Amino acid sequence: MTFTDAAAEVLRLIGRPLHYKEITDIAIEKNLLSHVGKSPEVTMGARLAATLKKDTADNPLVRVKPGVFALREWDEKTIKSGLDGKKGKRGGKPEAAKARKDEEQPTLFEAAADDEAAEESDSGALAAEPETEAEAADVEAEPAGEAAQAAPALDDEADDDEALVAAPAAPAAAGLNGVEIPAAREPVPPPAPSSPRAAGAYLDEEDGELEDAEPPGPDEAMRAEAVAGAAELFDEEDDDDQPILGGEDRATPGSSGEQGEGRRRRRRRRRGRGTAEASTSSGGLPSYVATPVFEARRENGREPPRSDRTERSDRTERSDRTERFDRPERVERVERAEGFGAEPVYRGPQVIELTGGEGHALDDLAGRDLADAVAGILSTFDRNAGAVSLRQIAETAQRRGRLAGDVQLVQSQVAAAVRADNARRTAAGQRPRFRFAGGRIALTDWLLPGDLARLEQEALAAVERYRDAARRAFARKISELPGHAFVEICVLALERIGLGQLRAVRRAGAPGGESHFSGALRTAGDEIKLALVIRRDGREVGRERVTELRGSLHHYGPATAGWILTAGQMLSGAREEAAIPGTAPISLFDGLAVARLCEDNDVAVLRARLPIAIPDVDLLEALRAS
DNA sequence: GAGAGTCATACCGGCCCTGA
DNA sequence: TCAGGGCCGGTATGACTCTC
Repeated sequence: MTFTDAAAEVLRLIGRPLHYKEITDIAIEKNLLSHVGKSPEVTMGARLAATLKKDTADNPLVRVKPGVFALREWDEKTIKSGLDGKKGKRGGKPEAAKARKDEEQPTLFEAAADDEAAEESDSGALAAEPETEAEAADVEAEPAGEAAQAAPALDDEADDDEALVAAPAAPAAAGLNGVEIPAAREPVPPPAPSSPRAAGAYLDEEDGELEDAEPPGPDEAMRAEAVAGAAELFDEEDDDDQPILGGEDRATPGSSGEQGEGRRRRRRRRRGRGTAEASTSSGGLPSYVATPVFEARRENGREPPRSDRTERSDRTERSDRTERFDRPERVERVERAEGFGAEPVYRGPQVIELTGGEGHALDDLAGRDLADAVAGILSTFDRNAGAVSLRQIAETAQRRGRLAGDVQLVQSQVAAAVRADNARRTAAGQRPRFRFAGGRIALTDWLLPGDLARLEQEALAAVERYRDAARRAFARKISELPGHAFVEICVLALERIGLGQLRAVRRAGAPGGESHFSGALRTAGDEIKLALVIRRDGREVGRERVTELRGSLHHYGPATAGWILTAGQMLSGAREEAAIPGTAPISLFDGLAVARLCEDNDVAVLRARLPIAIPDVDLLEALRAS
């Protein structure tokens, strides 16, 4: 079905004027579009605008407001009632720019979710099951009921308004960080017991599904929308006496997230995305779940720190990283693929600054970072002068103000770190970086012919490009999977990283196209309860989806942190929201992050190796000296 | 050639920062 | 305190490409 036809069909189903983005959402949800491109909303808007411009007699659509379309056949009363209904509900936002927000309204999420759930159930996917038997009836509801089902704005944008209603105006849980999963280990206030009213609302919500089984008339459909709005998930939260988790101080009166004004003040995006908080707070969880997923790495020139990542993924990740930074003497890394997911470009030999982070002293470093720093120092020496003594290394660091402690002690630390680094790289099938010669250290690069080192560098750069391209291709493939298959892939990868106790969570009122799970991430001596939202439809995730999950963690066990996975993209708003400190941690996996997660855990990927024989310069040097 | 889909871009309004 | 400027998201539209 074409965009225009689909729009007309959606409007017939809904029975009221809709913004073209809502039309798009529903058309996608109902699988009306024969072709869904990269930005179906834009295309829908473009096509509808073009159709209207022609203004032919067979054009079934008319524009009633900027971006809002209705059926030509509708009378003025129908259109007006459809528009008025929203105004009354939302308190009247500015029209043009906020048209979309105006159109968004909480609707019968559960109805649409039921369709999806039933679908997933049929396909055998590990997904949420329909909540009640009545849901089956929902699917077979009459057109009016179908309209009510289709009504939900199923995307994250619709969530925007949910969050407006929902964001509790209460202090956030102290000590929690928007991106720092380990923060979830902080004492977290237990879920507040819902007020009787809230409990009632919840019951009503479920009961409502039974009511939905009855084919409503047009008036009922309108009422159903209102009821849906009232019984919407977040309204329950509103009724809660206390914030469950992640209460946002933004919601305090006067703040930008203020509610009750009837419209939301747009939050200004900070210049330079990826705040320090975001980048430094991935803490005890895999770095790829840090939010923004790849942003932090790009912003900071290195990956966020991690502590207890699983050994397997750590090894793989580390391998990447060593390849990235282990050649400090090289001038400049080949420009990597631009755009999202691009790796940091290494410039120049200042490895200490890179690896040492914020001006760490040499003796503050340990392990790989110390080895990186040593490699950086060595790279500044003349290779023709031969190996460098440990004392020279320590003194160089001291001259540069990079040494705080005892020189003697640093020498032993350096020796240990360098030996460990060699062992690490050897175990990883890589060429050792250092060689010892009579208590002195040299870079193995120094013994390689210049062209060989250069070729190796080029090969590494090519491998990096290949890895990037493969990952993007993998991400594309993942995005093409049917929803249930995407869920399976995600679940498999999550299990591989130690996520256990996975249970499908039935969320009445949750947006369609999603699967919800609770789980427990086992880390060293600890267990983090997680709420998982997997978008089966591969759509982008917006700010309010993050807010919604943060506000509903108590539905998941309760969970202390949330993860959102999609084959699509994470909008900047979602990243910002997830990065807000002092709130329950929500981690975001976009398509590339999911691909990386799978990669790191050998899910749906094959490992390829390119064996290359290189001279064992250490042995050859020893033989030569004998 | 017409219709449809996609992309790029200009325009506009809102928000926030900064300086007077 | 307020106006100006910059940034950003949303929207509309033209241009290009592809298919029939």
